[in-house]
Amino acid sequence: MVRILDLEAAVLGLLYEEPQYGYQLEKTIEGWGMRNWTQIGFSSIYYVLKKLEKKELVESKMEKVKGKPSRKVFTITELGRQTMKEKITDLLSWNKKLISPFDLGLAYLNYLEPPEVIECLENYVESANGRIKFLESSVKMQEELGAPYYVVALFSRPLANLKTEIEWVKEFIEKIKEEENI
Amino acid sequence: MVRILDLEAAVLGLLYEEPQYGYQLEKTIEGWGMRNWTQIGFSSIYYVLKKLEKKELVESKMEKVKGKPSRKVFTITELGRQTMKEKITDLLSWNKKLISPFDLGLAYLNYLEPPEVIECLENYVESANGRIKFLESSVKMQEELGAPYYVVALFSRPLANLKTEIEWVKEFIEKIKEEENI
DNA sequence: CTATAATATTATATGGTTAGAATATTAGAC
DNA sequence: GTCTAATATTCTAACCATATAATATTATAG
Repeated sequence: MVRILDLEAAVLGLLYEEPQYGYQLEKTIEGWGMRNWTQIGFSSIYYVLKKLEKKELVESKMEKVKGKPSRKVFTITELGRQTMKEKITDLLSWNKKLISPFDLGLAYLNYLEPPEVIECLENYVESANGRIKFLESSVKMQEELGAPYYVVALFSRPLANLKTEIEWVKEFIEKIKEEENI
Repeated sequence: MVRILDLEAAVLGLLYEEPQYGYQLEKTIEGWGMRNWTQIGFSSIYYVLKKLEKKELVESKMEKVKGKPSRKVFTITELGRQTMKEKITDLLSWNKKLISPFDLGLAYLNYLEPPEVIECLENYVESANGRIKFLESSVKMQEELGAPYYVVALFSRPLANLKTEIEWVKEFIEKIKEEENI
């Protein structure tokens, strides 16, 4: 379960476009494929909304639509918009060091036998190749649909990174074989 | 503050080599430069040790060394070793999708004006170049010290990835300028 | 001989996050 | 009419992680 790093920013960003209520956010996240990057569940959505409201980044009011249970609609405030812009500026301006689960595995790889390591890494390459196929078709699809460049970017960036990643792992496998005379 | 994803695996891995007590682990983490990837504090170390013991992945016994306050030494169990090997196997075998803070920024970049975005991204490139310098000198240093290949890997992998990252961002800046006629 | 720095652990409080149950309204099938 | 599914929120308990304070031992500088 890989977590998004800033749930508040993620939810506030969704409210930047239009007011939404909790249940709707859940559906937006689900439908928009955001579940792909975060496991945020509905209880967390309501929890985050409460925090955002306390900070006055959003406001809520009850709304009644015929034929539906009444619901609490959250609207981003001016302070919320300003805060969100600052957050985006920060997120886009700094390269923050990140360690991945794979890095953790690498750090302790010497506790496995070299042939075991190679087997793992070959599985890794295979699994990464699967994701590459997915990303490539996503980029193509988005481009054909005429999606804006920043939407295409959501797929093209991980694609570029993953390709480098695979090349590195392949070279690393060769290095191990060399070092261990396999 | 970017977190390591599996504190238990990180600590269990340290105990794989030799039994250690809490305070010693703190020093190991500090000295080994692990603080570079995780902010784990000493209170968390004891917390994690307690959890590991409950799961019977480690055992503890008090030890008295002359001239020192007595301490609780944790030793990895056979179950612990097996579990750690399985964890490493898992970590090295799958490409897990990860979203970085930068991805979150990209997802919401359209709420900033294009010139603002470009300014951010130029800062990003600069900040990433700084890290590249550090990683390059780390790789060189480790190689000169005759460090094993899997230690060098801890620096050479992020280095390769970061170079791709920078290239992608530079191209992305050009794309924005083109699209927005800046 | 006493103050303090280093060594070492434990306890308590707090905050972040999630799981799961409880509650309530309405639409639509039968 | 009544059962079920979909819509919608709230509450409680639990868990994960960290900060901070409290406690205790020993070395050593003055």
